[in-house]
Amino acid sequence: MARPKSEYKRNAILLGATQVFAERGLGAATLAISSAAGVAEGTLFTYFRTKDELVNALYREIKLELADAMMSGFPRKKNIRTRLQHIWDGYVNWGLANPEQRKVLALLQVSDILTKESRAAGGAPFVEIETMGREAIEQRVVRDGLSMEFIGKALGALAEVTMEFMTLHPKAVDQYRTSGFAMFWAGIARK
Amino acid sequence: MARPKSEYKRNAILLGATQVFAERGLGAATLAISSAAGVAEGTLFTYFRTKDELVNALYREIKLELADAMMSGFPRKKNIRTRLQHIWDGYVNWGLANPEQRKVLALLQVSDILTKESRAAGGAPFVEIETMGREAIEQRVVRDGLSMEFIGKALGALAEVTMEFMTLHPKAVDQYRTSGFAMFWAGIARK
Amino acid sequence: MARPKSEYKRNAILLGATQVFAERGLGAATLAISSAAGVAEGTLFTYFRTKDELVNALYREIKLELADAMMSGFPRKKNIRTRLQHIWDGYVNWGLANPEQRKVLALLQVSDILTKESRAAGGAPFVEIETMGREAIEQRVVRDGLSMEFIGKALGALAEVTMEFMTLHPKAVDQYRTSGFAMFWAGIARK
Amino acid sequence: MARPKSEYKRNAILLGATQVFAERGLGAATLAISSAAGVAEGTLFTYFRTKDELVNALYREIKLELADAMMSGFPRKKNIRTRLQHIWDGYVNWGLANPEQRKVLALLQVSDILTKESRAAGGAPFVEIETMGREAIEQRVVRDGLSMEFIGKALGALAEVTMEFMTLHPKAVDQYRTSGFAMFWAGIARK
DNA sequence: GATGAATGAGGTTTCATTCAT
DNA sequence: GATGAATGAAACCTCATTCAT
Repeated sequence: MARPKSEYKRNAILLGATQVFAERGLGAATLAISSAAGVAEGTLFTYFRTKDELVNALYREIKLELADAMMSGFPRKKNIRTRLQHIWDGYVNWGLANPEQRKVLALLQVSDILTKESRAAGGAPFVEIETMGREAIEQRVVRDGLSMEFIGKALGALAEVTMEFMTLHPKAVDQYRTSGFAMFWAGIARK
Repeated sequence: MARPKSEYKRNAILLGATQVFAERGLGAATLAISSAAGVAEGTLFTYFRTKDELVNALYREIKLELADAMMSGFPRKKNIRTRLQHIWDGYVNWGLANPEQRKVLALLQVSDILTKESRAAGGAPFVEIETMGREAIEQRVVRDGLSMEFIGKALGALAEVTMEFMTLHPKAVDQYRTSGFAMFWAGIARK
Repeated sequence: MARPKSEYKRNAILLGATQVFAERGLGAATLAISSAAGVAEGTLFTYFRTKDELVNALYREIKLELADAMMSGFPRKKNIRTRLQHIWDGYVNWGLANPEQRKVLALLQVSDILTKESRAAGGAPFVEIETMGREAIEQRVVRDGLSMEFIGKALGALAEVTMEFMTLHPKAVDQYRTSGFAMFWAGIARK
Repeated sequence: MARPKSEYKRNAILLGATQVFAERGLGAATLAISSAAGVAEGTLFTYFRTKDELVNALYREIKLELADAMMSGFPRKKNIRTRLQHIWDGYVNWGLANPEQRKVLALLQVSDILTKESRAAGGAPFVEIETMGREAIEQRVVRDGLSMEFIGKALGALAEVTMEFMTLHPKAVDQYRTSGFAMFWAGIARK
């Protein structure tokens, strides 16, 4: 089937889904989504064959956005700590600026709707981080026994906790971003 | 007189709910739950007035179990690192031994079904951890800028990541438990 | 099966049914009835095999009460108008004093739950009225073309309307009782 | 564009509801109604949001039909007795021709489902009768102590009884219509 | 006999998806 | 392609009735 007519409508649906899922969970009705998107109920199904397909597409979309936020301006030439801090800041700032996507991403991660393909595709934009991780391990800047994947997940988990506290204490946003990263770095750095 | 409500059946329903939710998410049907529990659908509603009430009760039950696993044999007299390690090990071992409850707990945390009361009740059994956290801060064993709540959430998040990897690499369970905690401790400890 | 143990409980159930039906209609749950009666849910079914049987019994009970209210002190020797007025007053006064039974009786009349037997049994206590009606027709005190049954139903219908207005205008109770009957009598009397 | 909501289907549902309610009472299932209407169960809920809403709409519809039957060809210029007879005949003939609607209307009147708004709306088409009633009272053609509302209700009640007997004795239909009205008129007319 | 837990059929309503317009 | 009415399979929950205690 050819690409659907309007990229604009496709985006409206994805955005509507984000809002509705954030508020009511992934069980929210497709009618609510199409309404939020300003399109007819049936239209949703010309852009996504099923609700599951929409959910999977949304996951990939959000992951792409997130990768973009984290990797843009990535300081390839700087040392590992600096590069990691860049990633950390990118993630945390994106999460603060996009609370709905962040919430939905959390829902998606624990749901059973995502296909293996989607999970793989969602990870793809983060290859550069993996590369850096491998490099860090080879250069022995991180503690023994920590794999690249583990470090990545740890960064995500700690950043998530950090964002939670930032949302709760908006005045201490900068402090949390800094000391959160400090904690992360101290956790992984050798010695 | 008459049949008394059976604790056994109540537990069977909670267990059935755990299994079904772990496999299909919180949207799973009450019929599936009662079937898994080996009771009629109507029976579920003599023990829990609504599905939401069942979900909330399940949350509290799991949190109680978890607290028990984490706090039993808690070495009150030992130093803070030892006590934290006890908690870490208790959590991680429980999660490995009870993957369904762990999965369901994750689903519950991000759902909108839990009431404020349930969340409060779920946190109550962990007061001893809070006390220890406060003590750690006062004794200046942890880095500046880390609150007790933050440390608790960070422990949970890193333990979660650790369990994920343990499940993926069952042969390296001991290694992950150790190095995961090492990372956590290095992250929070002063200096 | 022998007569159930306690006449007292049987009455409590009938009374509870009256209250509950009056408030929520005949669709009200048996649990609500047994609660109102102060007995256990199952107990209801030792006194009445099914809900329908309870409903039918209630109908007969109310009709008996009503007959008693209408016929007690019936002035057999007085003229027809006086006797009819006695019946009218008895009906109307009973309805005012027992609004719940009146409401339930109305519900029962239009329901499809009553058996032919119950309807017959419900009419039985009113034979004396029928006798009087026949007599009135033979004595040619009523207009041609009005059957005894018709007159009876008309009395019931007009009394019902009268009670409705009495309930709405409690201060004019006496006036409504009088002019309602006047209207009825003028309607049926010859000339 | 898209299929417009069909007036035809809406009517089919109302008609199906009439048939099913007449046979089984207002507790009849929505599935029975939609089946009788020849549509899917879900369709019922695109035309009426809830069963209660359907019931209320049905009430208004029947009242409108009835008003039409009673008021069409209303002889505004004739005397009061003639006008009342017109109304009586219209009501009684409608009831005979539409026994199901008549039965359902009786069920609705005593049910607790009707909203205040529906009851008001249901009475609205009968204003002309009210006007006439007021006029009759002012012209002193009716007995003292009878209010317009009372006369209206009395007419309804006596007509109802009359229809009941017409249904039982189909050969005497004309006779009942005549003598029923005679009774009503004699009941209310002065002197 | 009295109790109330247990049962499962059935009730209303929601919802993803299809299809006539 | 866009629309929203139509569909019928669940979903949650209620309820009359049975039966273990």
